[in-house]
Amino acid sequence: MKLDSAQGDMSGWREMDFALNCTYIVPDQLSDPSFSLPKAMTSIPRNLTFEYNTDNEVTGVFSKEYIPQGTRFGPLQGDIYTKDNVPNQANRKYFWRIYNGGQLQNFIDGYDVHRSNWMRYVNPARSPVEQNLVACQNSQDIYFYTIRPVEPNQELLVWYSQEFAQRLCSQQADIKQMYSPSSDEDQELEYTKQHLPKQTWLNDRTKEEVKEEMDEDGEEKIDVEMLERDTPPDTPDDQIMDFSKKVEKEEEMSDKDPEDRGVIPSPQPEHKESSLGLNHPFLPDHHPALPSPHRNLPLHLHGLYGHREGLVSSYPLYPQSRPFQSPYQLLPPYGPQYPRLLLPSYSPPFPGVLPSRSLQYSRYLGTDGLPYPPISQPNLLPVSLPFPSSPQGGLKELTPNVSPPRGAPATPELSPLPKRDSRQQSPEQSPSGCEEAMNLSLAMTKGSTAPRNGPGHKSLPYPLKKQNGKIKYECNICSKTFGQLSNLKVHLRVHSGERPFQCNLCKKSFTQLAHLQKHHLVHTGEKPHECQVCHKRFSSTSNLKTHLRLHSGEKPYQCKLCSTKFTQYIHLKLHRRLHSSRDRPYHCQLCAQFFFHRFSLRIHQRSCCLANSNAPVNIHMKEMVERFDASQEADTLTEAASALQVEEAVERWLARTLEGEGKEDQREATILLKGLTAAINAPSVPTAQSAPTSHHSPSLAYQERASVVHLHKRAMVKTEGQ
DNA sequence: CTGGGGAGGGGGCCC
DNA sequence: AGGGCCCCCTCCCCA
Repeated sequence: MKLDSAQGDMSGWREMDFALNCTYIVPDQLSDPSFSLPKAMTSIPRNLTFEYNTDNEVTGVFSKEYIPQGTRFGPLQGDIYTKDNVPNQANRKYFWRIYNGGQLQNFIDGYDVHRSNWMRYVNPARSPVEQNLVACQNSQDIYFYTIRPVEPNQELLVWYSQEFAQRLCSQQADIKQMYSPSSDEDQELEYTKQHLPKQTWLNDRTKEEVKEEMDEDGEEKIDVEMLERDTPPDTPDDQIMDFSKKVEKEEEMSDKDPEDRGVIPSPQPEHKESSLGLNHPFLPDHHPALPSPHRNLPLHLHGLYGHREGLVSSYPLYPQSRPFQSPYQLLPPYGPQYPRLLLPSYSPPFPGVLPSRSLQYSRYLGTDGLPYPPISQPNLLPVSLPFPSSPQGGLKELTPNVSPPRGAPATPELSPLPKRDSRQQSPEQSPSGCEEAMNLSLAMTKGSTAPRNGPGHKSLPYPLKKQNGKIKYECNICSKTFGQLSNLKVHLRVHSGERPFQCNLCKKSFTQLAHLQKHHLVHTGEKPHECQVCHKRFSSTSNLKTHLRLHSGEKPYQCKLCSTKFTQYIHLKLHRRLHSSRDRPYHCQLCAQFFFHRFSLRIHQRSCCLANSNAPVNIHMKEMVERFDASQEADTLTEAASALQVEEAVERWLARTLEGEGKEDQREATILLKGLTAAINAPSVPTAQSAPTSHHSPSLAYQERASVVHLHKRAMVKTEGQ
C-alpha cells in the first residue's frame, strides 16, 4: 500500500513551503457547544486520538490511522496576547510566539483548555528520528505539518521549523544585545521585567550575572523562573522543577566532554553548529537512546512550550545537509481546490443550487420566520471556514488568494493584531484564515518558477494503472482505483480526515460540498422530495426511495434463515442477530458455515465449497444452499432423506422462490439447480482430505449481502402508476 | 423486535 | 480537471 521509496526531504523547507506544498489539510473537529468537555479535548481531528494516564489526563496525541506526509494540522488556538497585555497571572507554559518581521508580535496561549485546541497536547520530539511534525508559523497562525508518514498508533511529536527556531534564536540574540552598552533598552526585556514578580533572580542579580546566564541559555532561565512563580496551582510541580533542573544540570554537563558525560554524541555533528551558527550544548541529551529528563516529565508540552519561551533551539534546526530518512514516498500534492464560497449565515441556503422548484419553507421555520438566528460571525473559528459569511447571501466563488511569492517571509509584515480573526483580515494579508479554500498545490505550481524538490514536483502525481484500456487513478493509501482523478481526490479526504466543507450553522464539516448542501436541509427543514403516493416529503432521494417500498410492498432484504423480509437492510442485520450459529448444528469445517440440515451441509460441501470458492458461481451457489437450508422445504425433510427426496425438495423450493421472478433469474436458478442436484447425487467426497483450505475464508461463509433476495438486476422500487 | 424516518458517507457520472 | 449532482449504502433514533 504505502510506497517505500525514500523521498520527500522537507529538511530544507521554509515555512512558506509547508504552507504552499502541504498535501492534506486536517481541520479541527468541531466542538459541539453542548459538550461539557473543553475545546482542547473535543477539537481533536478524527484521525487522531489522545492517550491518557491513569488520572485520565491527556499525555499525548496519537494517530488512529495512517497519516500521509505533508498533512497540515491546525492552526493552534488559544488566547492571544500582545506583549503588552499578557495577564500577570498568565502561565506561559503554553505560550507560542508569533513574530512579525522578526519582531515578537503576540503570543498564542494554549493554557486555557476551553480556548485552546488539541494541539496543546502534542508532545515535543526529543530527536529528529522520532519527530514527525514540524511547527510552522504561517501568517499569524501556528500549524503542525507531518514531515513523514505517521503510522497508526504512532505518537505525534513536534518540533519547530527551521525558521521558527531561527526566530527564537534571534530573539535570544536580542536579549543578549540588550545588555551591551550600545543597545537601546530592549522591549523584550522590558516585557520580561514587568511580568517578573518582585524578588526574582533577575532583579536580585547583576546584569553581568544575567549576561553570563544568557550566554548559555538566554531567556530560558527567565521563563523557568517565571514558571515557578506563575504556574497555577494545578500545574504539577515536577513539570516545572524538572525542567529547571534540567537546564542547570545540562549547563554543568555542557562543560564536559561528551565522552566524559557518558552520552552519545549527536549522530549528526553538524547539529551542533547549525547553519545559524548556534551552539547546541544539550543536543546529546536529546538522543533517543538516552534517558531524557525532559522525557521523564509528564507528557505535556511544557518542554516544548517551556523551551519556546526564548529557547535556543538545542535540537531540531533541520540542517539542510541532513535529509530526513523517510521510508515512504512523499505523497504528491493534489491540493484540494476549493473555491472560496460564501454562504449566508442562515437559510435559505444555496438559492439557485437547490432544486429550482419553489418550496414552502415557512412551516419549517421558527416563529420568527428564521430557522436559526444569524450567528455572529466574528466568533467563528478562523479555520475550517470554507463559507465565510456573505451579507447578501448565496453561494459565491471568490478569487483565490494571491499566494505570497516564494521565499517571502512566513510572517507577513502586519501590524499587531490583538485578536486573531482571519476573516477580518484581507485575503492578501492572511492566507491562513481561508486557506481551506485554497488549492495549495496549485498555488505552488503556478506561483513558483524555481524548481524544487519535495511534494508537488513529481512528474507523475498519481499512480496510474490501466484497466481494460482505461486509465485508473490509484489511491496511494488503500490502492482503490478511480476512473477519474477528481474522484480520487475526493476519496483521499477519507484518509486525510480533511473535511473542507463546514456548515456555518452547526460547524459540522463534510468531505463533499454536496454533503454539506444536503446537511443544510436539516437546518432549513426543507424536504425537496415528495412521495407521489402519500405526499410525504423527504430530504433525500434515498430516504424517499426507502419510503416508496412501503407503498410498493417491496422488501428486498430477506432473512435466509426464516424468510422474514425487510424493507431496509439494517433491519435485516438486526434481525439476523436473533439467529445464532448454535441453532444450526451442522458446521462446514472448511468455511465455517453453519446449516440446519446435514444434507444441506453435504450439498454445500460437494457443490460450492470444494473448487474455487471465490468464483462468483460458487459464491452464488453457497447462497442458494444456505437459503434452501433455511427453507420450509428443507424443514419437511428428515435427516435420513434420500438424495432424490432432497432433489425434489430443492426443486419445489426453487419453484416457489422464483415465482414471479424474471426469466433471467429463472435461467440462472436453473443452472444453479443443476449444480445442486448434481451435488446431491455425487458420490461421497472425503472433503476433509480433498478440500482445499487456503482459499476458504470465513467471510465468504457469512456474506451479509448474500441475503439480498432479489438479484441486483431487478428494479428495486416500482413507482409507476402509483 | 419490527418498522419507519433522518442523516451522513462514498463514489460514479456528467458537464 | 474540477465541481455538481445523483445514487447507493449504512447507521442511528425512535415509536
